[in-house]
Amino acid sequence: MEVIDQWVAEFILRRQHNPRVAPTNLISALQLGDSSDCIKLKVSSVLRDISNSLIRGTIDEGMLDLLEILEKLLLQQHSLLMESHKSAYSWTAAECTLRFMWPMFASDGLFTEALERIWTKRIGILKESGSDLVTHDLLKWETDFNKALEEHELYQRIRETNIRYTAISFLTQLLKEQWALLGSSSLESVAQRRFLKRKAVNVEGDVVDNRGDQSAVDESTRGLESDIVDVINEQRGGEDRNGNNRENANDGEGMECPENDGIDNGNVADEEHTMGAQEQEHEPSLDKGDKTVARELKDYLLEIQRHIDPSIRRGEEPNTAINHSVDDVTPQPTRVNRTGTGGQDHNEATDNVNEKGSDSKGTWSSRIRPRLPTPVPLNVSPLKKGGLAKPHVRRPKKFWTPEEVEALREGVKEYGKSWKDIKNGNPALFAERTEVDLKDKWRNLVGG
DNA sequence: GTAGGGTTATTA
DNA sequence: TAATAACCCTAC
Repeated sequence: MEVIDQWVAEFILRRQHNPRVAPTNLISALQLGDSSDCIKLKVSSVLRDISNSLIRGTIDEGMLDLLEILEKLLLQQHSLLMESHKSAYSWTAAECTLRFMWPMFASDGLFTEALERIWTKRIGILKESGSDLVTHDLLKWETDFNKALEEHELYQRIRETNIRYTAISFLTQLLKEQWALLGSSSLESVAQRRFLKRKAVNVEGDVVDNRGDQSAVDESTRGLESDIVDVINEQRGGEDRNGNNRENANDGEGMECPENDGIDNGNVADEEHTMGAQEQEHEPSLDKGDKTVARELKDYLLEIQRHIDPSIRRGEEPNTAINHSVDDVTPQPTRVNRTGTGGQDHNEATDNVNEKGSDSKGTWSSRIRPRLPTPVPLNVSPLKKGGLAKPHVRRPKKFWTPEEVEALREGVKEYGKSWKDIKNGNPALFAERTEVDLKDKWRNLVGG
C-alpha cells in the first residue's frame, strides 16, 4: 500500500484547490519517510502551501518559512536553487518588511521591530548556514532598509514601492517552474497512458475517432510499449520516475502546472466521455485485477480525505460510481474535494442533479464524477460549547496570545472588519477562534 | 457574516 | 463593586 499512499497523496496535493485542507495535514497523516519519492511529496506539499497562500493573497513571514523549507528539501534532492526561488525570497522578505512601513515615520517602532525580526534574526541565521537564498539582491534590500532607518526620504521611497506585485510574480514563477520539474503525478501519468493506449487500440482496430488529435495517437502508439514497461516498473516500486517525467515534458503533458489543471486532463476526461458508452458495451478493457485495484484506490482515497477533513461522512457508498465502471483512475479527486468539503446540508438527490448539470442524458456520468458522500451537517460549530453539544456550557476561556493580537491587527489593516477573511487569512493561528471571537477581541482592543 | 447587547469569570 | 476579557445570544 505504500506506493498507493504516495500516489494518492501526490495526486491530491497537486490537484486540490481548497485551502481549507492543509497539505501538511495530509503529509503528517501518511507519515512519510525520507526517500526520494517522499521528498518529492514534501516538495509538493510546500508548493501547495505556497499556492494556497497566494490564492488567499497572503504574503507573510509564513511564506518565508515555506521558501526556506523548500530550499532544504531541494538540497536533500541535490537540486540547484532556481533564480526564481532566490528572487521570490528576496522580494517576499522585502514585502514582509514593507508591511510594517505603513506609519509615516520609521521611528514608529514597528519598522525597527520588523528589521530586527526578519533581517537580523531570520536572515542572520540564513547567512550563518551559508544558504543560497542569501543573494546580492537580498543583501541590497538589507542595506536599503537599514539606510531607511536614518534617511526619511529613502524610507518614503521604499514605502511607496509596489514590492508585493514583484514578489507575487516571482512566487508564481517559482511555482510554475517547480511544478514543471516535478512533472505529471504518477496517477495522471498512468491515466494518460491508459487513455492513449485505448485510443491507439481503437485506431488500429479501424474504430477511428477523427475527433481526437491524430498526432497524439501516433505519439502514444510509438511510446506504448515503453509506457507499459514504465507503468509496470512504477507499480513494482515507484522507482525511477524521472524518465517518465522527461517524456511527459516532451509531449507537453508533463509541463502541466496544477494551477492550470482541468485543461489538459480535462481534455482527456472529455475524450473519455465520448468513449464511455462504447467502452462499456464493447470494450471491457480492464481485467478483474485492474478493477480491484481501481476500487481499492478510490476507497483508500476517500479514507484519506476523511482523515484530513472529518466533515466527509464515513459509511456512504463511495463505490457506487465505481461499480458501474471501474476503469477510471483519471484525475477526479479534485472534484471529490471541492464538493465533498462544502459542508452543505443537502440531500443526495440534489447532489446527483447537480453532478449531471444541465445535460439530461448525464454526460457527467457518475463514472467520471464519482458520487460523493454528503457531509454530515454539524449542529454546532466545534468551537462552540467547548466542543460539547450540550447547551449552556461555555467554552473554556482562552486568553489571546500576543501573536494572535498582532495577527488580528494586521488582518484588520489588510481586510478591514471582515472577520471571516481575517480568520481565513491565518487559519492556523486562528484555528481555535471564531469570527465572533475576532470581532469581540477587536472590540476589546479599540475599547468599544 | 456581522454588530451589538448580555453573561460569566477574574482581578484589583 | 467596578473594570476587564472572553464568550454567548440574537437580530439583521
